[in-house]
Amino acid sequence: MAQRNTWQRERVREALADAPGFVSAQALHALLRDENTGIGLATVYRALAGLAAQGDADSLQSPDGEALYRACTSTGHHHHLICRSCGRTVEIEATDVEQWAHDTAEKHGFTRAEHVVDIFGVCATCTAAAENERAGD
Amino acid sequence: MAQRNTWQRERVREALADAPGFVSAQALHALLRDENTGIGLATVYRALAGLAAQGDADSLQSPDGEALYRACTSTGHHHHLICRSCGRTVEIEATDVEQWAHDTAEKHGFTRAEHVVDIFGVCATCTAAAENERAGD
DNA sequence: CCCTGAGTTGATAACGATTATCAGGATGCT
DNA sequence: AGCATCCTGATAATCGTTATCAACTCAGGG
Repeated sequence: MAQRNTWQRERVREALADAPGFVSAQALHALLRDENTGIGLATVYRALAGLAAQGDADSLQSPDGEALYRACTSTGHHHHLICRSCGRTVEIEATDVEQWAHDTAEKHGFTRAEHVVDIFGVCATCTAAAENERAGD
Repeated sequence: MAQRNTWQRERVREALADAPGFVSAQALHALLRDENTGIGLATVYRALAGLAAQGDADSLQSPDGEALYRACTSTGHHHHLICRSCGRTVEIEATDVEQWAHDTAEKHGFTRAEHVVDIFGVCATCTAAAENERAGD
């Protein structure tokens, strides 16, 4: 058998599902360690890599070079709208963009085109919170 | 005075302009060290950060977490079509996508939206080269 | 139920990229 | 030329990630 069932893997999967948006492996590890589980950092990385490989998780590079992961409900190809402040994530579809990306690549003679399309912003909640803070200036 | 002119900075700017596409800071440093200049790694990083801050260079995260830089001709906002094989880069405009990104963010209540839109593919030349190689299977 | 074997785990070391530190050197202005 | 300031470069430090390896645990057979 090539894959065994361990509570650690399950735990990572759950924690990932619980997270509102993208989380770093480090954050996930800290989270799990708080719960009581003496789970190891390496294990979290391994579980995450496994989930990503199976398509159960999505990964992207944060602007500061950290790898972020997220449990992905929709199996198909899709993109993300990510709150820069709280990490909340909305899955979005972008048929037009897919088409555009494909066309653009083709127009320039590129093959095997893949694209990275993600929008970072500040969600309504965080925007409101920021406004309140600014009021105190 | 806040900014001084040094041959190191100039050198980095040139090397960046010479590069056909995105290059990592490390690669750039190696390149410059070959030329004869005993330029330091830290200096390359500093120069690169400076160029990026001035908008003379663009930076993005490679899939393996390295920061890549490229001299940017067009000052405005634009995106890239990057050859996964040889690194050649084509600057592309995507007015529609800009609009779409903005609309999508707004629709979900997100503010201060920025987006990452890049297409990775294999350029015509490299595709042809790959075909030739496959012929030898 | 216990034994056995292979996949897993977790602590730590190794690694690669990037940033901070700091003494010495170069630059621009006078 | 003189000087203050900024810059450079070597190194150490930091941070995230991966590899290593002995101990452990899960799954199946006796």
